[in-house]
Amino acid sequence: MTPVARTGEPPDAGEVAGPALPRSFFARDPLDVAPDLLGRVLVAGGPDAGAAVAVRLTEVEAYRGADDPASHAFRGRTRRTAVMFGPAGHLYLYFVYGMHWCVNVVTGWDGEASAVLLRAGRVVAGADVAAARRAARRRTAVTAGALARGPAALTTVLGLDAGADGADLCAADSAVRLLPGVPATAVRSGPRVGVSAAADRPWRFWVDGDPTVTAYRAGTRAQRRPPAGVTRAAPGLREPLDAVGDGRMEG
DNA sequence: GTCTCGATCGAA
DNA sequence: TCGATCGAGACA
Repeated sequence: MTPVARTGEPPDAGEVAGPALPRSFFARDPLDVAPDLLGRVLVAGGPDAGAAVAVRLTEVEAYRGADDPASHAFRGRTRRTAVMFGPAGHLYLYFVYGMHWCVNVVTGWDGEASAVLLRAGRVVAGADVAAARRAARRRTAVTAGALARGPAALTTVLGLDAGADGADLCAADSAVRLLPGVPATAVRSGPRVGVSAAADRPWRFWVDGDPTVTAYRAGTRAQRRPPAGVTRAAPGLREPLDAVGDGRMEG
């Protein structure tokens, strides 16, 4: 375990301990699991797998399977999405934009293919390792509180990538565990970030007022598909967005 | 096979 | 505001 000195954040030692949450925690509707994940602590690494980094979750998004057009599982089982169709409590990692990894926890029952995307958190242990991992990907320094802000940043800080796809959070010897932490009490919800399908469903959940929560951004495509004969919408012709204030929408 | 686009991030 | 960068998935 790496000390967290000089980061300005308390170590929260009491929360980075205890038994991992059981599979029954994950084997529920993702809309129930998602808000219940806030305040929980995800730990990756440890004595047998290198330096541990722990993150208290502050922002997540629920994705259902067959009835959620925004879900990777919407079009059925593929090699990439196979993990989502399996038992709850496993990690689903996916690669986006040619450079980023994002991490989900599989929820629900076998074959249902629902999951919760882990979007942001606060590093509560292993901050120096976390900072080094972020620094390897950017030129400017990032503040301690923003180390795990954003799904790709969160995944980077925890050292997760393709090798963690399918990992079982509930296995006794797993290098990645989800600890009870202290469940959040002030939870809000709003539309998911960056999705172009089913963009109106308020399936993003976050800890009210937490500075690590990411700003809201609508999906990049204004229309699901351009009209016939038009290959792409002109940049200036997108539908105007509603004002979103500080980026954290009302629930 | 070929093409399009993406559950993002960071620099300009 | 825009470019990076490449795999998945759709389509021919």
